[in-house]
Amino acid sequence: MPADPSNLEIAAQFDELADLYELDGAVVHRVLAYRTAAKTMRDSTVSIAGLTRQGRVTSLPGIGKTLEEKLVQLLDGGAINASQKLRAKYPPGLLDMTRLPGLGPKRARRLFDELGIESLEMLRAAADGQKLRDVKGFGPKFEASVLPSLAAGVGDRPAQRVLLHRALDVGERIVAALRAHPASERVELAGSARRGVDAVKDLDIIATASDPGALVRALADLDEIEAASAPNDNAGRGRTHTGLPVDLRVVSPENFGNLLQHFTGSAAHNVALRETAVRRGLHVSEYGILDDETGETLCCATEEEVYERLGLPFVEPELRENRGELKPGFVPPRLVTLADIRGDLHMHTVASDGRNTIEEMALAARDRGYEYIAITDHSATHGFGDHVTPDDLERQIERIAEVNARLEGIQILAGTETNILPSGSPDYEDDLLARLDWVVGSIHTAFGTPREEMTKRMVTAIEHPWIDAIGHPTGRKIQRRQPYALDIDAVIEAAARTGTMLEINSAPDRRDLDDVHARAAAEAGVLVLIDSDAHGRARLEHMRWGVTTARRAWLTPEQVANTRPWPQFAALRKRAC
DNA sequence: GCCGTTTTCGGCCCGACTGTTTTCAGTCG
Repeated sequence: MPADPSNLEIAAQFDELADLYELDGAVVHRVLAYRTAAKTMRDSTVSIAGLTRQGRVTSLPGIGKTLEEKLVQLLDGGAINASQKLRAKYPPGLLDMTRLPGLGPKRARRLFDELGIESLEMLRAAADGQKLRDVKGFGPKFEASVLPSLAAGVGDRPAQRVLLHRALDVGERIVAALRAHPASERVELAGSARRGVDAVKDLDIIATASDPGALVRALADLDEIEAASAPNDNAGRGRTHTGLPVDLRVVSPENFGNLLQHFTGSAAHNVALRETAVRRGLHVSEYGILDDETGETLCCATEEEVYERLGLPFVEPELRENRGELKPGFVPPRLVTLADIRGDLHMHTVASDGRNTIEEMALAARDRGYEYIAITDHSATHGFGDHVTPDDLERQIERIAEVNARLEGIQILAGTETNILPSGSPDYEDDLLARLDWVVGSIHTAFGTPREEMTKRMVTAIEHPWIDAIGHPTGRKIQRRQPYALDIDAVIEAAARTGTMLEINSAPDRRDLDDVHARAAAEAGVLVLIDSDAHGRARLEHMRWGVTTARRAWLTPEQVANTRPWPQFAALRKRAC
């Protein structure tokens, strides 16, 4: 019997079904119900297939009887009946067409019905032959705009997003430059970058200014901006040299809070926020809060005021994903910050594939204010010429002890990042591991292992007495590599049962565990660890991205192990328990 | 299709922009 589909695979099925229903002309709220449900499934930390089999899937918000039936069809028969019917009715090329700018499901459907256009290629031919203008609602302007879109490949693939650290690198420089402008009063980054998501598609900047027009024009002159336009005195739009769009909105000070809140999003948070407001007779937009009773619109100079006026506790930007932050009874958690971090327990030196020595890493860590670090070079079977044999590790332990004795103000722990072999065992003998202060176990090979086997492999490693923590537990690379097939519930359960810590790896293209899984782990009682996995001293600063993920996971300092001084931390390792 | 501190039925966020239109539907964020 084939393995159950993953949450990601199931969610994709329901997203497709939403698209198909939309093409079929279903009422928008029904389509929206499918999209919302797909997102719930994608974000779920427990197995949707498992919940469905247990008959508990309707306990998830937005999933009722009908969706449950379709889930059962998918699990039992491998497909949803409605999807099969609609796929036969609408060619796959129609869905590609709806991704073109200005061509949504309604208009694509009209072209299909009236001209039989069912692919991007047919659309191109019709635009070339000036056939589109014969259809009601279409004209020469649309025909003219379709050809460049098609030539640019729009519709063929979703737009690539930019990793957060790259987006913020340029975004924070733009904000700093605008703040330095004489006309500026207040400048803040908004949008998904402010929420700290994995990757962004544009940058949103909100400002107040004594001379809005001057500030908007200043955007175009920044070194970071390749091209810019200014539709009016209050809005500028530009593009960085790497093609990242930048939007600048200038607003009057009394409205700053409304606009910042609006443009920080997320869309899901804002929709839920407005729905909550409507129930209280209030209507929220970027211009203010309209009160049904008085007919007055209330402007908010700060974001705090927006939430306060709605009778809600303030929600930190990282939490604004409609994952419970607007539910009654929400108590804002005291989120972990970079300043809470006292040690970094995953880094590499020249002994394996790092660029710096033990001492160089230690001094850089001390400069960052850390109290302790662990040197965790790759292990015996890592390969690529950067493995550390058992003999090498013996010498490395001595070198670490020597530097540790010599350096003041930082404790250096002898550790390893040992490979988890396909069997689930580490690749050093236990007596050698026992001589180390700290052991991270990570998977670096056989990524294609089937889910059940991979889960067993990971759980075996978690149960090993000398493995203190699991590094980058799912192996994902943002936008480049899917996580390996893994039953994350089982991994979290095993970690909680054995007292094994799970890492949030801070490498900006990993951030693994992700926010959803890190939150599930902490809620299950797993101690989460945030590490840089630095391969050079400059990369110690990557800790920031792991902390951002931890904040998106609602984590408090207590839930993050390395916010403690070393003696308290050491006592939390399972070997000490 | 989902859901309930107005509701088990009748709602379900808000506004700007676009291209095509004499008042607006569809798309987008």
